[in-house]
Amino acid sequence: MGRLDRSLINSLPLFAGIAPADLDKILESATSRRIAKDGFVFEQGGEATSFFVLLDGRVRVVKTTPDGQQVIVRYIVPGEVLGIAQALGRNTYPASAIAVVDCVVLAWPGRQWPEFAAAFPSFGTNTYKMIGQRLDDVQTQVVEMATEQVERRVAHALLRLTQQTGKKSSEGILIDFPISRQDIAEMTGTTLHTVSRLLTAWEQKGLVKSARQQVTIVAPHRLLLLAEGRLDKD
Amino acid sequence: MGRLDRSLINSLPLFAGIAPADLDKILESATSRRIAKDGFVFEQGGEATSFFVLLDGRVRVVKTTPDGQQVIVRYIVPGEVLGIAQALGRNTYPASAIAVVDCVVLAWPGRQWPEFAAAFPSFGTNTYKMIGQRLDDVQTQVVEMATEQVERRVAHALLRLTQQTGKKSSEGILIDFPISRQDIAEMTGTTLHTVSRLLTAWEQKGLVKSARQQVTIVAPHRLLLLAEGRLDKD
DNA sequence: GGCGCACGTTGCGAAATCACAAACAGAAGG
DNA sequence: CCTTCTGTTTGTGATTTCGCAACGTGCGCC
Repeated sequence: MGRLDRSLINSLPLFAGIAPADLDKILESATSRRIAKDGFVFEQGGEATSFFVLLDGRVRVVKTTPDGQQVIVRYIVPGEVLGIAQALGRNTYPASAIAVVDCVVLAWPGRQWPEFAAAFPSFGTNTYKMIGQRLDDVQTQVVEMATEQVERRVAHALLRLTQQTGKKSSEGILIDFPISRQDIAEMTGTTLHTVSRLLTAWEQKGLVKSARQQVTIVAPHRLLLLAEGRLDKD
Repeated sequence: MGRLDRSLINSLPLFAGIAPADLDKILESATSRRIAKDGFVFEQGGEATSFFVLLDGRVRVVKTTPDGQQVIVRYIVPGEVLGIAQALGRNTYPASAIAVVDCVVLAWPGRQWPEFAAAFPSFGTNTYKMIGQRLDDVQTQVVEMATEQVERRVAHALLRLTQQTGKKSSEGILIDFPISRQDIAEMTGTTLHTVSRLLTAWEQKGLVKSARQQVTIVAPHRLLLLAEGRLDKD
């Protein structure tokens, strides 16, 4: 791989507890790759040839149903792994990963996974912990979808995004990448129409501020109350 | 642990590729435990002291929301691991596991996980593959909940159950443990009322046959068509 | 600087699903 | 054999959410 910001890499939880010498070896076998906005990191159903770490940018992980409907499974932020299908015994990618903005990823041949995990136990353990966290997240999402109605689901989704990628701005916390009503709908299992209505309603109550491909949470605490269903109506 | 059916254990995919001597060591440090129907294997929020393999019976994994609603995350059948929170870096159980019928489990101290995975790599790998499969399952479930309406979700849930635990009977494929309308509702994010209506409708069309705590799929193929949304209405 | 287009908003009727309520049925236990 | 309890069925009206359609609007390209 080429020259990279080592201090950035060193600080990632994923690489915590790995001896510098080992880390060097790990990085040596990686390829750095640049993905332009809207480009694919990998595609659903494609052979799982590599696994990745996102170094810069934002990636959207999307599952498409046989009849063409799309669901956004999660957003990936720098420092997270993606495409770890191989590590989990699968040989095709179960979803597509799309660059939301220009991105930089590190890529390793998927076949190397077993050697990797054996040679650098911390790396393996760290990754599995991340998977564990992810499994938990997804299960929580199932519970949400099963028990909450749309308004609360959308509120939760926005709050999660602010946690992941929130950036303080003068008006509140900005979700730090372009996101459309359609995207939010695909995260929460609803339609862009319903999302649009919710956002305008919330804007009138001073909870959020939204524009084209952009959402700012103005009153996170009140939005949380709403998400938890403990906010008095209108 | 006491005397156990070794041939059963040997045949589990979880223990595939493990040298007999190693398997002995693994089993030596396990405790066999019997859980009566409706008893807990572990409880949500409790300290994750052990991880388990189900040897006999059926276990329901349930997540309870702060406001008391329950969601059935999955059913566990013999040979599967459960409570692997520790292996994934968590120290409390994220859900409860309840014996649906009388069960037998093997239990290991959760603290042993790291040694285990290191000493018996196949065991670790097998487990992680199972986790991978599970992550995939849950994500598929999210997609279903996001894109399908109740009728198809319930159909899918029943079909999954028949795959996992289906038992041929004279009238079709029987789901091989007691399951109520309420249970099915909690698997699919709907109400027992809606499930009840669906089952009676399907029974009239000759797709299923149901009784108290019991469902038999009479025409799996047609139910699959319905689940896929490719069955003509009425 | 104007035009086209992708994204967003909004109104309205339709459909799915829930919520509440009442009645029923079969199993278990005394 | 009767009683009780749990699980189930079913009706009705209320809500939520969708689907469609029309209409805005700001961004970026030519």
